[in-house]
Amino acid sequence: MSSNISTVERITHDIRSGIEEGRYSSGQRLVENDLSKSLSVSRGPIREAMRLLAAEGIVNFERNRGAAIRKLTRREVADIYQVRVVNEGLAARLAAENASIPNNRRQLDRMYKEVLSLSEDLDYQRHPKHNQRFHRLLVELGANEELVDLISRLQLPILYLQFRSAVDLAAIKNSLSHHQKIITAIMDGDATRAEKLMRRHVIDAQDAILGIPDSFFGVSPD
Amino acid sequence: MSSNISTVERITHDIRSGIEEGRYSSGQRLVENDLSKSLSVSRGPIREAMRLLAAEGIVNFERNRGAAIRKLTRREVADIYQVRVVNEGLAARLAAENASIPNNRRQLDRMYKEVLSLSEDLDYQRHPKHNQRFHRLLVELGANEELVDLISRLQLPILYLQFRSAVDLAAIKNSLSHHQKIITAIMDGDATRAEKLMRRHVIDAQDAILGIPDSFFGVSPD
DNA sequence: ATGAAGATATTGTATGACAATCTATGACAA
DNA sequence: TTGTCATAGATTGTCATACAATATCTTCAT
Repeated sequence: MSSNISTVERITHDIRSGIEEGRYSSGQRLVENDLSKSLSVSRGPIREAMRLLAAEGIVNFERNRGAAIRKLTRREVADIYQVRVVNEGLAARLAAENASIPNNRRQLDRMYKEVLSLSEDLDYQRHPKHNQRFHRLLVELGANEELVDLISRLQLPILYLQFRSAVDLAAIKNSLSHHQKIITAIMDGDATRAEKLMRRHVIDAQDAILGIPDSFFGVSPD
Repeated sequence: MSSNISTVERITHDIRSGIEEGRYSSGQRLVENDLSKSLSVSRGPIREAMRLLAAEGIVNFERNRGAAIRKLTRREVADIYQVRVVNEGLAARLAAENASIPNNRRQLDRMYKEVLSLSEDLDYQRHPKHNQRFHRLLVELGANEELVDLISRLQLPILYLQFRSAVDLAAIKNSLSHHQKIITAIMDGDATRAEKLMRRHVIDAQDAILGIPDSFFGVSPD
């Protein structure tokens, strides 16, 4: 049987999409035997997949305790956003520097239309995916492979999982208007402005998310 | 037998220190069976360790080809440094913001003396370790766990491995004088200046390393 | 030298095993 | 009732072995 995707990839994919679809909850333990049965694979690849997901910051992997979906503390969220500020800022700068490439323009244009269309018709469901596409597009236009990896580590789907029910429409509207301005700056090739706007955008998101009540956050293991 | 470090940790430690000690060469393949014999462990933990090291950017892990010590292309080096600029910059900024904490001052003081002492007596051997300690200290003073992880991913020991023989004394001298100035700015609590100096320092290092001949770099797999 | 065919090496994954460690349960004492 | 302890059961960490799929090397004919 030669599928062109490995067992480990299947497992990590299942977990990741499971998180997006809400099949896994924040903090939930991932017992090797259970996964082994439900995915019909042996424990070896499962453990490899857990190491991988742990490296991506999606699961916690503790000695003799195995893996669990990561539950972020307030502190961790703050730290992650602090780092995102400079890295997303860099991504926006690089995207602006590459904005004259025809194919990039085309993609920016398409994204711009997506933003407009979503602004017309605000939607809890579609925003997370859009947000992910938006940030992903920019960092890819930056054409720095290292930065792509790094940001995907910071742009955690578990954030959406953990805080899904605490987001309001006003925040979404605000976010979309930022996206619009950022794309404009990038298409103008104004790197400095793009970076500045992006930094502010991330800081804004940070403020919003840190305003969420304690009950949504994990507690640090003392 | 209950050692308090796991087999996977033993393996990753062995590889990492092996790289620093030159026991592994850039590009070298890591055959599971060989490691299994030489370390007296089974293949399971070895594969887990390889996943871990791959996530850290230390080895390449390709489907059906296994793991090999990563050999950086010129492009990858450039990308890594581009990302380091903003992240090390942030680290320096945060370190400066925390500079008034007594324990931090003490550590900065000690590092300052280390820099002075090494400047007296330039040394190819000791510089890489010092450099690592210097950057590590700063990012730790920043007290952002996420940033610590991320920078340790960028501050690759494989860089030293790959380019060891191409570094000259002038570069070391230059680097040390930067370190000195950066520490001063941090101890002054001047976050903006610390960040700016650090950025310049990283860019300098980038220029130095990108000036190295092609033969030291890996080639991209086309 | 070149390319195809076969031989060998290596990876990817499965099964089954067992000791070490963690966790839940229920009994017992305060 | 609440806290603590022992114990049984669940789970992880690692081993050994096996074998098909894939990659790499060798050999031989052209």
